[in-house]
Amino acid sequence: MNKVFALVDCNSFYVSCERVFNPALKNKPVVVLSNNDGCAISRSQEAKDVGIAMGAPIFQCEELVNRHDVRVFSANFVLYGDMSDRVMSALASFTPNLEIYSIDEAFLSLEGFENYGYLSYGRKIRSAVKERTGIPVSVGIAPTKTLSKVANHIAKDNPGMGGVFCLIDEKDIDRWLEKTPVKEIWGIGAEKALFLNRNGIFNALQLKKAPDEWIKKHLTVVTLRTLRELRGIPSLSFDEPQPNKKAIVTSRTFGYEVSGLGEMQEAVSAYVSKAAQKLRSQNSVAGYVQVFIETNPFKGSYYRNSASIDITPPTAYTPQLVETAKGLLSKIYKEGCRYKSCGVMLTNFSDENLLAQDLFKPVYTGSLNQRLMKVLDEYNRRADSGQLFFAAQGLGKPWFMKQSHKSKRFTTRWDELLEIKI
DNA sequence: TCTGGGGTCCTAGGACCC
DNA sequence: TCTGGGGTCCTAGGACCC
Repeated sequence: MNKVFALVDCNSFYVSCERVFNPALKNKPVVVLSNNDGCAISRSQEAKDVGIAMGAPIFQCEELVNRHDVRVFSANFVLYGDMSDRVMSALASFTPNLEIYSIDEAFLSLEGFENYGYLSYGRKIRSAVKERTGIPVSVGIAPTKTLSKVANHIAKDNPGMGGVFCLIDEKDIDRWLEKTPVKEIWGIGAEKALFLNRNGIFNALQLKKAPDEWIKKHLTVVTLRTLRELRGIPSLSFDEPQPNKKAIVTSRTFGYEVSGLGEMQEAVSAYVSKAAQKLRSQNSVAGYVQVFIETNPFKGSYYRNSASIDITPPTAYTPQLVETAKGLLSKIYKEGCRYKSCGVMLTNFSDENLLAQDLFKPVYTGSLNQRLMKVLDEYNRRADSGQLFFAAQGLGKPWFMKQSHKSKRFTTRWDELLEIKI
């Protein structure tokens, strides 16, 4: 049986989430900003039309914002994460195999669904998601994941198609690939696109026909897989359920520049605690910690450094990870620098239940420490916003990010429910 | 005066993604 | 004044070994 994939992608996802709870935003230009109210990371069609670029620093768009009355929101990831869960569970009812690819995208295996008619099945998916969550999506259907991405783009770019496009017929595929610039193909970034252009390859059809050996020599096996996918041969794995993360990174730009070691220690402690919580939520322990700090890259005398260390035996115990991270910070902290951001990476994971005993050191699994962490996580899960935390994270948090246009957490907090005034 | 070749493992960093 | 954050995978090159 031939493989068939549907890629479902939420349109302007963060903006759409804001619109669900604030219908007055309909047909208005709306943008959602990155943390610290920095760049535009989600834009409504109207905002794109008035010229706000993806990733544009919002302070450079002030004139456009005022002139067109653009509605601006701080990122509200608690809300978006919850809305994403709802979209994904709606999608799960349409396939036995769902691969959640990102917060706003998922692949559905439609193998064996031929009799439903792919196009009408795609339309059914689209209207069900809209009805159950209020989020508009686009659906692209094709024999490989890469081609389903192409089909999804086509559905988005052609409003007349009603948000769903099916790319199955061989001749049809080639006709559309010819119209698709290489830069738009999934897996071809700026660097590779430039190289291909310099060698006379401008559209996806030309890439599809390029010789394997030449591609492998100059662009590695990654692009070779893309090539096969364009030819209709599935060459990317389809994983579900989601495997555990192999690395967890928590990093933030500060709301204000930070110089003091004390404040840097608090920030590092807060981020490593956050990372440890994610670590425990997938029942892993970490065998490696890295801490990195940097000053403002847009100002003179830039300083960036990182330090790392192995942890044996691996652990998920927050106090130990905090101590380790603080030790690493002291190695790279330089007096007199004005730091703009810092971060923590945990990696080299093992399953907490498969942890080997260590002859000389206490092991996390089965310890009192592990039980303490379970209690902490359970409490914070119910309380939703981390009311229980370690003193090392600090109380004042003057470095905490700026968010001056944040909407409410409508779906996860009783005290922030949507109010309807009649 | 001479200094191979091949394998493995690890890390840093690049490219790409959303 | 103000420029995001969190991932994956791959490659090159060094260290080490025989």
